[in-house]
Amino acid sequence: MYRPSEETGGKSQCTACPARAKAICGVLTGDDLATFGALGRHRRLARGQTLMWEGDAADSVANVISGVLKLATAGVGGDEQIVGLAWPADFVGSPFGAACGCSVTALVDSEVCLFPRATFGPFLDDHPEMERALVTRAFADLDKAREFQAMLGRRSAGQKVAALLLAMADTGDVVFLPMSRQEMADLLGLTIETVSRQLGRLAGQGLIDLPDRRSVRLRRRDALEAFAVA
Amino acid sequence: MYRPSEETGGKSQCTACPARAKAICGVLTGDDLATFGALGRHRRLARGQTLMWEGDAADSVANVISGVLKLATAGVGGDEQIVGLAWPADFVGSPFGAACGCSVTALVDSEVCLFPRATFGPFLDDHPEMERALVTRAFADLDKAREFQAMLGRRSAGQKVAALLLAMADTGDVVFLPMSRQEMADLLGLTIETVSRQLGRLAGQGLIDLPDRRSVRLRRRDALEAFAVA
DNA sequence: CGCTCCGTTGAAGAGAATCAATGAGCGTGG
DNA sequence: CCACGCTCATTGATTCTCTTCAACGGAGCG
Repeated sequence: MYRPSEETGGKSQCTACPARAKAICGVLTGDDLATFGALGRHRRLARGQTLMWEGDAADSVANVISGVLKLATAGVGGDEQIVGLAWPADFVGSPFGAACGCSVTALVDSEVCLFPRATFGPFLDDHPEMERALVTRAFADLDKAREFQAMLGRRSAGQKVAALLLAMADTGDVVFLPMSRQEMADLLGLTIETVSRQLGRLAGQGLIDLPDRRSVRLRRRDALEAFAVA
Repeated sequence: MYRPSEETGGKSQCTACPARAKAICGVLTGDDLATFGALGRHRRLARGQTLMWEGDAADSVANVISGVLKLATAGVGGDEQIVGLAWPADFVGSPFGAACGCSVTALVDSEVCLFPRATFGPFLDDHPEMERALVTRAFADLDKAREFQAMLGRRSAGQKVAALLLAMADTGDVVFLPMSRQEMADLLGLTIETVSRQLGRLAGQGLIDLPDRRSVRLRRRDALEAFAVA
């Protein structure tokens, strides 16, 4: 399904997909992979574009290929609560059962592989190894969600901000932020002003640099980790 | 596996299990059900007893038959963060993948059906309908966890307490609380004093009664719901 | 009766939200 | 090229909620 250069036609390029190794389709090979790829549709999402809407009939599922998506629910006052992020190789949507409980929106320009439930389910019927991969991933996601929830409970604003930075940091020192301050606030349950102040405070203490609005440089990662948990 | 009267021996009593209709084993019938039941062990848990420990090798999974369990992680300062509850027919533990990220402890006297991974996985291999049920439940649980997370973000202490009461209320008016004030606080990310004060405030406004420490009577459920979301 | 555990209540303080203003980056258009 | 408007982020002053620290009360139990 991966088509980096072309939106249309041709044979499946799943074998070249950079997300495949860690995605649920990573368990497929050869013909199975080709068959599966043919069921899906590669789709590019511009930043801010929504893939699924909260409350809509959940008629499709997707694998994230590149970019970052947010899972969010809207409160009564128009306020948004972000309940999770989806990174490359992550699976979004529910293949069976009830409607999607949250909307899925691209935080940055992203690519996904979109599958209709109508063909995804039957494919699983014939490919138990992939259903197994899906079970494993679902439980891993559940664990991650709970870990995040634990991070949010009874921690100071500064600790939440620090933990979020660390959660988005891979091995490198410079973290690109896939979200605005407002979205960081919506994710952490804080206000935009508090997020800004805490970032400023961390920078003032020399733990981080803020080269521009969309990136953070971790100057003292160990100290940041200590601050996040203590 | 259900043995309400006897701890030991005899033939499986799964057919009489009150949780079966909604549990993942509900998709099994006849011989399959008997085979599955023979894999598991019925276990009673006294209030406070822990079924699985955080960080331990996740060598087993369980279905809840009766009672309520808490899923919790311990912070650095010995403080506990409860990240979820497991009610009858709920599934706890992860069948594959990494170790359990949180400990599972009985809030009240409970019964579970415990299955070793070593036999649970192979059984799933032969029973795709049950694996399907497991997938469906895992995604439903994920949705519930995110819904709860949304409830915790950017809501006042009063709203959190009200929402928790409503979440534990079934159709009846009187809600039995399966947890102490401390545990309510650990679940909501508040302090025990704040929980107590908010309950008192709700009672003072005539929305609830507090007949004793372990129960709440919903006097004006509609008003309570309005208060919880607004 | 005295003990402990749990819950409630009170007073003080800290932390985050709120309200309000300023500043930086960016695209548009003059 | 620079002025303008717009969005997003930062900063300040104030308010308010929740926490913290502390004392008290009631239920269960030896």
